[in-house]
Amino acid sequence: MSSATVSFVVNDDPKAQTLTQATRDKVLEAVRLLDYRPNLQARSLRTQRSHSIAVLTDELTAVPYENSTIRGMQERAWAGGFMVTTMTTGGNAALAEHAVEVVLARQFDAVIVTTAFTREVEVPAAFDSIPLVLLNCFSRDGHRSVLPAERSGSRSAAELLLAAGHTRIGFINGLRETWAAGQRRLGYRDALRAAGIAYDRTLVRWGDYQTDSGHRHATVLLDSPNPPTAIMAGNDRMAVGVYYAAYQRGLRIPEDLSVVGYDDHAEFSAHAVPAMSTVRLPYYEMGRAAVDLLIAGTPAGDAPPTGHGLVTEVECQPVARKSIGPPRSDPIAPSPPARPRDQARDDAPPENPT
Amino acid sequence: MSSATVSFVVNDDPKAQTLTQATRDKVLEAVRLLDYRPNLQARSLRTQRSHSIAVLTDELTAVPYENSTIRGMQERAWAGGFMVTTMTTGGNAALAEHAVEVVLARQFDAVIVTTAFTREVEVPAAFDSIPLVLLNCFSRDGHRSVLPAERSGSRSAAELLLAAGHTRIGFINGLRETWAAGQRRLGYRDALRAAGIAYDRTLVRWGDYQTDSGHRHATVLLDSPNPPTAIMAGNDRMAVGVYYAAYQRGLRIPEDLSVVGYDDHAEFSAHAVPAMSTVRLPYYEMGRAAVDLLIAGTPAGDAPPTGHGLVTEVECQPVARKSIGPPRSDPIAPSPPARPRDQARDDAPPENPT
DNA sequence: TTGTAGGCGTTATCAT
DNA sequence: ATGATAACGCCTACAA
Repeated sequence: MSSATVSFVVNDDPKAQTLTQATRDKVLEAVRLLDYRPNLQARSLRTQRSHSIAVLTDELTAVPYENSTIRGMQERAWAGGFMVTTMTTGGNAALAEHAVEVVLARQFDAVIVTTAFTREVEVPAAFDSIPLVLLNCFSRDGHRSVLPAERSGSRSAAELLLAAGHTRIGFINGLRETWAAGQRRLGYRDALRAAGIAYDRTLVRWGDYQTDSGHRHATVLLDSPNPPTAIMAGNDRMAVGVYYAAYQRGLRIPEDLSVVGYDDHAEFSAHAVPAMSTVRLPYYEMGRAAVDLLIAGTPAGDAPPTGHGLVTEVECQPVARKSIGPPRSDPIAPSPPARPRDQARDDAPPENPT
Repeated sequence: MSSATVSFVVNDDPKAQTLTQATRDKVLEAVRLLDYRPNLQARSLRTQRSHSIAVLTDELTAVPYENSTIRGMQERAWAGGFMVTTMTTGGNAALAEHAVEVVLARQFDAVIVTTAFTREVEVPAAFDSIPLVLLNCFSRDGHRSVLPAERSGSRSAAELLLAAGHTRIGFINGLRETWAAGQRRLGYRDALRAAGIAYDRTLVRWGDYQTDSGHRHATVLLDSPNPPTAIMAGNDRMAVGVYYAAYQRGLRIPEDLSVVGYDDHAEFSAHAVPAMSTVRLPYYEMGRAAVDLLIAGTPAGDAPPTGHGLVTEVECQPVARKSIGPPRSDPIAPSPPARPRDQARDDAPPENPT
C-alpha cells in the first residue's frame, strides 16, 4: 500500500477506478482508525492551489448588513471547497500594504476587494497577477465588479408609492456626490416618467444619510406650500427622521403620509412603528455573487445572478410593510397646526435618542 | 549562492551573522529584482507552524461591537506575524462540524471560540489537540477564557449615579438567566452596599434587552409610589426605552431623571439626545487579549490585561456623557400628570420607530 | 564563510 | 491493479 494509493482513494480520483474494492476499504478503514486528515497545506504546495480567497475590506462597517456580505461569501466559498479570510485595512495605508503582502505570500488563489459604501477604488498593482473581483465598488482598470442595482431599486421604491396612488412624492436622496445617489435619482425619475408624472425639482433633496438630516429635509418638504403626500428616503435611517418630522406635526403614518426607506436595515426599518416599507440592499447575494465569479465551475447550488460583461448587478427587492397607504384626499395643511404642548420643551423634539 | 544562504538572509537568521555583507547584499538585491516573496505555505509545511489562528463564532452579530472584536484580534495577530480567519457557524451544527474539519485540515495553529452573547459553550473534542481560548464565553472543561468584567462594570455604572448624589437607583437588568445579568446584579449590589444604601428589590427588574422592554419597565418604575431618581439599564437599547418613558411623562433628562446604559453601543448611546452615559464593553481589548494569550511571546506593543488563572477579565470602563445630573430636590409626582394631547393617538407612543 | 542534502505531506508520473 | 519516486518551496543540520 503506497502513498499514491491512499491519495487516490482519499480524493476519490477518477483514476482510482482501477482499485480493488478490497484495498479501497482497507484505506478507508485506516483513515478512520488513524483519524487521518490530509494536510491541506502540503496539498496546496503540491497543487499550487490554496483554495483560499482573501477579502480586503476598507472597514468592517458598524452596519449589520456588512455581516450579510461575509455570510454570503463564506457560504458560497464553503460550498465550493474554499475558505475566505477577511482582512480589514480601515483605510490605513500601512495595513493595506501589509494585507497585499500577506495575500501574495500566503498563496491566496483570489481576492475580493470590498468597501463599506459603494465607491470607486484603486486596486494595488501587485494584484495584477491574481484573480480579483470588486464587491460594492468599482475601478477604471477593467476589473469585474458586483454592485447593487440601485437605479432599479430606487425605481421600485417610487413604484411602491405610485402604486398606492401617490403623485407628489418627495425624495430625500443620499449624498449628491456618491454613485448610489446618482443612480437613485435616475431610478426615481424613471418611475415618474413611466407614470407620466412631471419631475418637480422642489421635491428632491440631498441628505447625508443621518437621522437628523432626514428629519430636517422632511420638515422642509412637509412645510412647503404644496407638500408631498409621500416621501422616500435614501436610507432607513433618514426615513426614521421623516417619521419624527411627521409625528412632530401630528401626521400619522401611513394615513397622512406614506414613507419608504432604503437598505432594509432592520434596526430602523423592521423595528420602526409602523414597520417601514423599504428596499432591501442584497448584501448576502452580492457576497455570494462575488465568490461565485471567482470559483465558477465549482458546484454550489442555485444559479448566479445574471452578469453582463464586467459588472454584475444584483437586484434590490422592494419590501412592503406598513408605512404606505393611499394619499390623503384633502391636502395636508400648508403650515403645521400649532400643537398645544404641556411642557416647556416645545423646541426640542423629544424623539431622536437613537 | 545556495538556497540556505538565501534562507538565512531572508529570515535574518541569527546564524546568518557569519555572512559577508557582500553576499547579503547580493541576496537582497536579487530579492528586490525578482520581487521574491517566500512561499509561506511551504515554510509552514517545513516548520509545522502556519501562523494562522481560526476564529469560530456562533454568529456575526448584527451589533457593531462584534466588529471591534475582530479588529482587536486582527491587529494583535498581525503585530505578531499571524493571520486570523473567522468562520461563522450560525448555530448550524453541520457548519460547525465543517469548521472543525477545516481548522484541523488547514493546519491552523490555534483556535478562538467566540460567541455573540456571553454564555457557556461546549468545545468540540476534536479541538483537544490544539491551543484554544474562549472569547466572551466559557466552558467547564478548563479552557482559558476572556470575559468582560461585568460585575465591576455594573458597579461602575451604579457609582456614576451614586457620585451624582442619587440614592434611589432603579435597575433594569438583562435576562435573568444570563451570566452577564447575574454579574451585573452583584455589581449593582456591591455599589449600593459600599455606599451604605439598602437594597430595595422593588427597584430592580429583569428586562429582555429590547427597547420596548426598557420602556415598559421604566414605566413601572416611574409610576411607582416612590419612584427612583435615576435608572440604570442592562444595555443602551433598553436605556433608550427609558428615555422614551421619561419623555412621555414630560420628564427631562438629566434634570428630572438620570439614566445610564450599558455596552456603549454608539448607535444608541453616543447618538442619543442627550448623549447617554454608559459603560463600555471592551470588545476590542478582549479580541486583543484572546489572541495575546495564544501568541504570547511574540512582540506586540503594550502589555496584556491581567489574567488570573484560567479567566482573563477585561475591565468595562464607565463613559460619562450627558444623561446624569443631581437628583431632583422635590420628588417626582407619584402619578404622571395627565397630559393634554392634541391627537387621538394618546395610547401609542409616537417614538420608538427605531 | 558558504554549499549540500534531506524531509515536511502531498500529488503525479512512471514502472512494475 | 499497485508501488516507487520525484517534485512543490522551504528550512536546517552538517559538511566543505
